[in-house]
Amino acid sequence: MGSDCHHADGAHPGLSGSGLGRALDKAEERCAHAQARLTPPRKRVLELLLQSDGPLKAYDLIAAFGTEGQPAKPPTVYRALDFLERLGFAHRIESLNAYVPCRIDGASHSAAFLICDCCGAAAEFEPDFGPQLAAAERAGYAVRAVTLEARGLCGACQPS
Amino acid sequence: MGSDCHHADGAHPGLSGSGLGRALDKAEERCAHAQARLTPPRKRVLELLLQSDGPLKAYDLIAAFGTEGQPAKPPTVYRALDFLERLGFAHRIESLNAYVPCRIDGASHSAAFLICDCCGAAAEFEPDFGPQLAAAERAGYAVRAVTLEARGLCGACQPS
DNA sequence: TACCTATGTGTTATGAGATAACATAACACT
DNA sequence: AGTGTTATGTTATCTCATAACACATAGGTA
Repeated sequence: MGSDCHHADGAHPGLSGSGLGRALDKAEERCAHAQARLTPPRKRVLELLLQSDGPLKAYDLIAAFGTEGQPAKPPTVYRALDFLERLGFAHRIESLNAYVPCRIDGASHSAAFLICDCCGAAAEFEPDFGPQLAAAERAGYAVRAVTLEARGLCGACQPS
Repeated sequence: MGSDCHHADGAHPGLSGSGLGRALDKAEERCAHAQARLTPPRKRVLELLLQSDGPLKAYDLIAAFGTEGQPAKPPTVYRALDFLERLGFAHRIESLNAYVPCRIDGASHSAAFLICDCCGAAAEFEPDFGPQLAAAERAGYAVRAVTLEARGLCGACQPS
């Protein structure tokens, strides 16, 4: 994980064991409904994201991909990430060049994050884009997806 | 400019002549107040951003930097961009890896954009981050800066 | 003035992040 | 089986960004 500081990072602990299994099963199911295939490389990348305590870089995924230490080739992972984003299973955090599994039910292409500049945690929260969507409508834009990234310090990393 | 489509891009036309001069003078003034120096490379990068009709990539700036065609070295431009962002004269659009001059008075580190996936226009709008800041507070985060990027189609690029 | 320290610049080299292009394989429908 | 579509494997390369170090300039202080 990307911990640059001494503080704890309790934002989104990684899954393991049966929690992980359940999450993957749920993804399989959602894929079936969407006529999409959760193929082995896609499932592997999703598994790595779900296991992680924090955002993962693409090259972290590439390095961790093989179960016996062999890395993946970059396109393998980037294509899996494209798929997972398309289906709403993962999000890219632009300001970090990193990826997280989606924590909010009901897959959408919009997402909002609170990112701690100290410990690197990225907490996804339920986006309420009301005012921004209203502004977009006024400007005549047809919005397809919105991402919001708030940088700052999480509770554990604040000086006080 | 990054126009990938046949549609017009009227979002933020570039400055030239006296409009450009006024904008640069205003930046000088704001720098003086902030005990910061608008040195030649910084001013040149700001000028290029202001002249452009749309977002510019770092390497576009590098290529256009010299007045007789000689490119700049990458660190020259990246350092100028850091400075301009720090002072609120420019924003980085993460989902485009590109930069725009700030269009909203009262420099802040927060910004919101409507980005057209067809013509590449990026319209900055006044951010109203009320609900998101409330959510952050509830979660115990101390927010320093927020960026929002809404992807979609601008008025001119919509099929209808 | 002469010095010192902050800050800014020039330069080389390299690291990180992402994709193009093409060949091959697996599925799914007739 | 035959055919179109979707996914994967592989090589090479492209784009984006920064580290590290030497040098220069601005502004304060004795």
